[in-house]
Amino acid sequence: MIHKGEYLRDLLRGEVGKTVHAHGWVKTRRDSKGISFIQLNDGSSFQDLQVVVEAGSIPEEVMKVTTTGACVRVTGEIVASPAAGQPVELKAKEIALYGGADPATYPLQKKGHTMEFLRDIAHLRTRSNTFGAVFRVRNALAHAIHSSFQERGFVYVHTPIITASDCEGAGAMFQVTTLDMMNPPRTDKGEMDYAKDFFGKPAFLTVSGQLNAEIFALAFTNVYTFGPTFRAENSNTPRHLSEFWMIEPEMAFCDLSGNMELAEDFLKYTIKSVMEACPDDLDFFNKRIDNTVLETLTQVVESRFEHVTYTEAVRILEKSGRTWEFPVFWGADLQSEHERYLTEETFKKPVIVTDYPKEIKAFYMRANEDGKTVRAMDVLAPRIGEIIGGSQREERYDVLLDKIRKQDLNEEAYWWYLELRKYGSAPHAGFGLGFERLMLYLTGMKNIRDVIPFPRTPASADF
RNA sequence: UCCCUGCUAGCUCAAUGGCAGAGCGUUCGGCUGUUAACCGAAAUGUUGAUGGUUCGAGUCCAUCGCGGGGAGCCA
Repeated sequence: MIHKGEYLRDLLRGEVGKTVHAHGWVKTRRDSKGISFIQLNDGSSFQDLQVVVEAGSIPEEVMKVTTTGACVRVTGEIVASPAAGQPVELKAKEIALYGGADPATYPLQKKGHTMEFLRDIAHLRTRSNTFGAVFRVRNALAHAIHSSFQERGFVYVHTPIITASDCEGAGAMFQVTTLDMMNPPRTDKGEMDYAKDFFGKPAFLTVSGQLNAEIFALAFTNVYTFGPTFRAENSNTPRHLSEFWMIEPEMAFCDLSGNMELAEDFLKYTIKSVMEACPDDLDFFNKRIDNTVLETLTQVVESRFEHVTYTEAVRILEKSGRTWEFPVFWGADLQSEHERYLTEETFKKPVIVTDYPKEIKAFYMRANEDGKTVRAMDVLAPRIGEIIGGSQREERYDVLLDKIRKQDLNEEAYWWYLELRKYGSAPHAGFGLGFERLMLYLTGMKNIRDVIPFPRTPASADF
C-alpha cells in the first residue's frame, strides 16, 4: 500500500538525492538516442513524474514492456531536472513491471480524443489528463461540501434511497420490486397485488431527500443530505442524468433570505476550496476545456449574487426587445432562453430569482401574503442555467392541508409531513443542488456524463 | 419525447454517384535532454445494420441502432 509521502505528488516535492520507489501508470514515453523519458502518473496530481532512463541502465527486455499504459514500479534517485517543465525528475535505477499494456491495442494516445470516445472506455478514461483532473476536482468538491456544512454546525443526515412514501413528487420514479414481472400476483380486480411485494406496497428509488430532511431539521435545527437520487425522466440533454448526486440543506428558524444567504455562501465556499485544493487541475480546464472557467469562478467568489423577484425578472425580459421562442408573461415559467438572458446578458453573474407564482411551484412552498406568489428561489448560473432550487417551506398546518387538498394530492400519504406542522412546527427553509451541475460549473466540462464516474442515462447504464 | 445533425483505419477527419485517403497512434529505422519531441519508412478498411434505387452506392431513398447539438421535464 502507498502511504502518505509516497504518492507521486509527494515525490514531486521530495528532496533531491533521495532514493525512492515510484508506483504508477505510464502516460507517455519519449525516446532519444541515449536516453528515454517516461511520464508516470498515479492519479495523485495533475503533474506527471518524469522518469529518466539512461541507455544501458535498465535491461532491454524491461524497457520493451515499459510502454504507454503499462503499470510499473520505478526505483531511483530524485534529481534536479536540467530541463524546463519540471523541477525534479526520477533517475531510474530499476523498473519492475506490474502489468503490461499492448501498445498496438491500448486505446489511449496522447492527443486527439473526444469525450464521446473516452466515455466508451470509462474503465480507462480515468487515466487520461482530463478525467484525472475531473475526478480529483469531484473529490475535492465533495470534501468541501461536507466541511462547508460541518463548519456551520449542520448535521449530516442519511435519507433513504428506497422510498415507499409516494409523495416526493419531484419527477418520474424508478420502481423497486421483487415481484416476478412475467407472472405477477394479481388482486381480485386483476391489478398488481403489491401486498405481496417485498415492502408490502409499491416502492421506488428516491427523487429527493427533502421531505425526510425536514423531519431532521425540525429536531436538529440545521441539517443536510448529500447522496444519490434518481429520475426516470426520458431526458436526453448534456445537463441531466438518471442517477445523480444531490445536496439538500434544510434549516429550521430560517426564511427565504436566510436560504439565499446560505446558497450564496455555500457556492462561494465550495468553489474557493476547490480552487485552493486543485489549482493544477483547474489550470488544465482553463487551458484545454474552457478558457473562461477561472475568470468565471473568481468572479463568482468575489461578486454579490444578483437578487431579483420573478415579477421583476419578467419585466426585464419583456423590456429586452427580444423575440422569444416561448412568450414571456406573468404566470409563465421561465424557459432556458430566459434564464440564459438574465445570467449571461443582463447580469453576467449568478442570479437568484425569488417569489414565483404559486401555480408553477410545489405545494410545500410557503405562501406569500400577496396570495399570488410563494417563497421560492432558483439560483441561475451562466452557461448551465438552474443550479439550485429551493424555498421556504409552508409551516402552517391549515395552509398546507388546504394546499394538499386543492392540488388533489393524497392527503393520507402526507400524514407525517402534516404532523410535523401539528407538533412543534417552525419556520424552515432549504434547497437542492445538483452535485454534477456544480461540477460542470467548476470544470467547464460540457456534458454531465463526463463529470460522474459512471453515468446512467436513458438507454445507457454501462460499466 | 420532439427538431436538427453525424456514423469511413485504433483515434480525429477527407473523399462531384465512378481506383478507399490524410494526420495522429502503432511497428521498424534515425536523432546526445525530451515536454502533445523531431526526421524517414511500413502495416492497418465487412464505410453502424437491414432493405431499396442505379450499369455502378461511402455518397441517393426507407427503416432501425448508436452518438452529438437544441427543446421539453428538471437538479
